[in-house]
Amino acid sequence: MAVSDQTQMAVLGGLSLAPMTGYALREQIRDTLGQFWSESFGQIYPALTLLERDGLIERRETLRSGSSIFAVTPDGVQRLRELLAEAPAREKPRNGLLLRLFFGRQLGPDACRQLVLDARSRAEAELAGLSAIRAEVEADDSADAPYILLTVVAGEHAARATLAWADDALDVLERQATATQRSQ
Amino acid sequence: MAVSDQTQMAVLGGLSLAPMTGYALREQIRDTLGQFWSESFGQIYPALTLLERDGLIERRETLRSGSSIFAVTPDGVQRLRELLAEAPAREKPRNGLLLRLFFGRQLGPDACRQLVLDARSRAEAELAGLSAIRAEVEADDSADAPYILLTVVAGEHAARATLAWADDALDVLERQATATQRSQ
DNA sequence: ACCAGCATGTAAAGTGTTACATGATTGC
DNA sequence: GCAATCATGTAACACTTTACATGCTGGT
Repeated sequence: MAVSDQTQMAVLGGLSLAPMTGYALREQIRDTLGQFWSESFGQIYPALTLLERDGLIERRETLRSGSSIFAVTPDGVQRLRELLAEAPAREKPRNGLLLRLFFGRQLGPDACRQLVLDARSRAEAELAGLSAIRAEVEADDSADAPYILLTVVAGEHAARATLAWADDALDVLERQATATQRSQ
Repeated sequence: MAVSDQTQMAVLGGLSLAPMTGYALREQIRDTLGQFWSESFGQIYPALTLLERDGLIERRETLRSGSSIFAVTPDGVQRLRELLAEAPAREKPRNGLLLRLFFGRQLGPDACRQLVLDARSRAEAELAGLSAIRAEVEADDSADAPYILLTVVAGEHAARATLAWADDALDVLERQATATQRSQ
């Protein structure tokens, strides 16, 4: 089957917030965890099968035939806590933007400038989206809300850092462009 | 063989800065690109074989038997430019720290606090390391240096954002801990 | 009757890491 | 001679994504 611990953690964690169908879980992961986590479609269903077989989640019938709601069992909560307590695996980064800028000499200043501008726009949109989510989370007085707030704030800091970097980067590229012109 | 475009880009790019052995290339990628890129051992050699077969790099003999220096050919430079011009694939994030904090209620405030403190330490060490690298890059007047500087500055902004976030997060956790105590 | 969206699942292909195997060279 | 490091490569495994296949339900 081969379902990683990381996927099990995300699935158990998602279901620990509220029982739901696999389909809904997938949307939850995409929409709510999307800023810092991804789980592909083809991972979620095998993970649900495996977790159910091990008694960590249970399937509850719905009115609608062919669909079921999954809920975490007490054993599942125990397992989730064990998984969360493991040290986070240090992630291997793959930032396509920075790789391109690193070899930017081959790409040229104009294309680099465009890459930075695109990244800046994305960060701006992200920041706007996050402030809306922040308001929601701050209004929510559930026990999970303070922890969720931590991740929202992390996203905001990261997005603001990207904006500040983009402005610095555009300055560097500007100077680079004029220096190259002058030396020609 | 199955060597992705991304790996080809990193390998061609690395060799475009200076011709070197596969072994040296691996160290370059780990030490220089390590902040934002990773390439495993078992990817680099197959990539070199493939790129040589396609005439994008060439193998030059060294004094030492059994080792060779790889250099990018004109075709290889062309290919590198094509690869760099492709839009960066949007990366699928997997931030184990934020995932754990999101489900932090199951983990408890103390363990969360420790996770944040660890992240803060790592960011501090990173920032110190980057300021040394920054000095090196600023002293270097090669044509690649201004572009490399962009990536160093990106690392600095990201590290400072992590520090600022960690301080915010510790505040939130503090308030959370006292609120929990009071309600018991 | 039909379409859009909900829901579940599998198979194949692609991607990436780890562990292993091998040998050369340099300094002690 | 021996250990550390440089150097190259492969094979097995682990992980992920993508595309496909299937059926239900509610609204028009």
